[in-house]
Amino acid sequence: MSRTTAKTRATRKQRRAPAEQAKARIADVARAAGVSTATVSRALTFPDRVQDVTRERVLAAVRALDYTPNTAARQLRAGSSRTVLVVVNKRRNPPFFSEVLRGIDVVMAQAGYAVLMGNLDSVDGREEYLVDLAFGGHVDGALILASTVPSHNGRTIASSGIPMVSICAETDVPDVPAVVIDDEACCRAQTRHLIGMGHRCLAYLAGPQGNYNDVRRHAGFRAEVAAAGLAPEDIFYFEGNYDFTSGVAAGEDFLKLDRRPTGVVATSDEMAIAFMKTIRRGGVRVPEDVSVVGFDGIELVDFVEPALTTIRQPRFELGTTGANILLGLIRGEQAAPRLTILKGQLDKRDSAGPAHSADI
Amino acid sequence: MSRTTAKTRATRKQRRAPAEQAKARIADVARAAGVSTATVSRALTFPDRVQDVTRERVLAAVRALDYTPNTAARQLRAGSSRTVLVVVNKRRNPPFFSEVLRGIDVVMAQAGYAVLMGNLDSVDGREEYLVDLAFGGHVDGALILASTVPSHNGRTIASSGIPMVSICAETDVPDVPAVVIDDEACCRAQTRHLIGMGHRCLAYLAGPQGNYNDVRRHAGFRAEVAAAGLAPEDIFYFEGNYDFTSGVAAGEDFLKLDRRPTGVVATSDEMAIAFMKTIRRGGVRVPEDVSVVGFDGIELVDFVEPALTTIRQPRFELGTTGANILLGLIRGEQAAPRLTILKGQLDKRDSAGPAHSADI
DNA sequence: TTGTAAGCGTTATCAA
DNA sequence: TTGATAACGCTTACAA
Repeated sequence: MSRTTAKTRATRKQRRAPAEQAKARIADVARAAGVSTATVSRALTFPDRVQDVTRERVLAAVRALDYTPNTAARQLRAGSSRTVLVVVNKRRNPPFFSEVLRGIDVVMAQAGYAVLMGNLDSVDGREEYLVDLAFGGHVDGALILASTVPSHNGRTIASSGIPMVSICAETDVPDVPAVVIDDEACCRAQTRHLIGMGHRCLAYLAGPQGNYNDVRRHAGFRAEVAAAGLAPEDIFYFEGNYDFTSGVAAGEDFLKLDRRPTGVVATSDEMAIAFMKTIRRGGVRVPEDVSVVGFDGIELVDFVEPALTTIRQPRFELGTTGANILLGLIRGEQAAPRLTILKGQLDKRDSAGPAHSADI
Repeated sequence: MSRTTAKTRATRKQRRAPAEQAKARIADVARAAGVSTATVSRALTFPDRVQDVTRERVLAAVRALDYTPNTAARQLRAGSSRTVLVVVNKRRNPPFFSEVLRGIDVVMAQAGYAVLMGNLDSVDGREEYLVDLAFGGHVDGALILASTVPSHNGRTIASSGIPMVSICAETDVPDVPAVVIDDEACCRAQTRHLIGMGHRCLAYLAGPQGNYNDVRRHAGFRAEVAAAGLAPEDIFYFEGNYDFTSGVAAGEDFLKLDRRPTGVVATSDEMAIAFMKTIRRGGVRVPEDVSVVGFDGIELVDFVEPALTTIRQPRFELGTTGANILLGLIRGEQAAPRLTILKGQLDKRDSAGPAHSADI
């Protein structure tokens, strides 16, 4: 063994610049502490499975040699990477997702896990790469902040066998535990808020076609509209995709209408904000002429004009909850609930007010 | 060798659920293709160092067995993780940093690198963890989006020897290549814009005390003020830290003033937006009574009231530039420039207008 | 409680 | 061009 080590050292010295000193390995620490490598390993991983004196000696040697265990070797041997992958669908809505990510990060940091960012749409072939990470054992689990699980040639992150949890949406793969909010109820609350203030002619500002959240929110909108007995010809629908530009487009369409709705249910704050800005520029007053309700509860809603009435999502908790469920699955502790539903809340500000009969 | 393999298989079967099939290893592929493991490895890593027929056979076996190389083993042997660490100081200003991160992600994805997120302030002990990642060989390089390099007990990411590049600021560690914008010139442009429109009484809405960018911006502000010969008693200073709440606080302080500046130079868009909202609520008109210029150029500036005149930072390019420099360092291709300076640009909107002599 | 030694799954060296 | 084999640095049975 000592022969092997000597050889290794020699090899290294050839490769490195002379001034640079080789990184300490576990064998160096063992030698310095006068114990075996097994004991060093134990002293670091299970401090109480080793005698106090021994542990002290080992730790002293670790400090003296500035030793840090090699992650790759540890992973290879232990079969776990202590890393999770976070898959994000689009870099849209950063103000919304950043807070979900922070929740994930806090929980994972506390558990000693690293967080790998996986953007689905950054570059061609990235999806295959993400799948390979899962199959290559590079990550112990994945959090999906999207409704599609990365896949390539029939292989998906799911089929690699690592645990997964989706956040904010259910995925296209069955049996993946999901943490979501009560989209339908939230959208009903938005709609009811407007109807309750006398609005009888409403518009729905939609998310992307077929999007998980949009489907549910739209259902909530229609249910509430039906419950209030509003006339179908008094209901408008604007396409959108949650971002600013689609809010502008919807606003421009709105301005072209002969008969305009007096209440608008938007499915994101960004769209609501851009919509308001656009119609106000067109001479429409908010909320006097038109009331607008947003969705998400990003920080910004307080600072636009007028401050936006919106649905506040528990963004941080979405992240922490999903992360904790994933950790449970990784540790094999528990069967995760297939669906965890957190509650959003209507936050009343200044963008929605009573309907005036003269408005239409 | 075949004996070893058989043994391994047996061990595995004991650990796994019966239905689950063991993951294919390189030896399985080699056997299936009738070649050695070395050839499989070569066929995958250096396709042209292997005969066409052989390669085809290997790739067929890879597909048939659904083989993905184990990352940890590869890293351990090859001594490289193809992973970089991105260190973020605070989860503040997500609208700004998200676009920088996207730039990083695109470049790293293209180069086949994974991106590990390292939040400095998520949890106690996270800094030590990040340092260990560097020392443990878990990352091949680091991008620092902060002005402090993570350190613990005198060890820093820098002292681990991995290449580093900082973005948006220079770090406290010397000789780390930095990609920044011309903060001083940008702030001079903000200030000049106001002075050019007749404003003689100005306020500076600051970033955190001692912050790299704030120091430079403040220098730019003072230089321009001095060049215009403005009276010191006509210059105001509001503390801030780039986020919404400090903009609100500054706005409240502003409203208490007997004599008010007519032009405000803000060092972030968030502060500018919150400041505007606050003083408008206090009856001040923007830009008629007070002109405000922001800094960053986040998407939002178009949708607040009034649309914010601001400095547009090349956020995406900050990310891509830094990432490319880091890749160069990792590959040992080039000596990186110590400082790469990108240019910000004044974007005129509606929040800054001519001074009216009656205003003061 | 501690030590011995066998892998973990690759890649790289060297020889054929 | 290909194959045999020795590392890479660590953890963990198993033995002492």
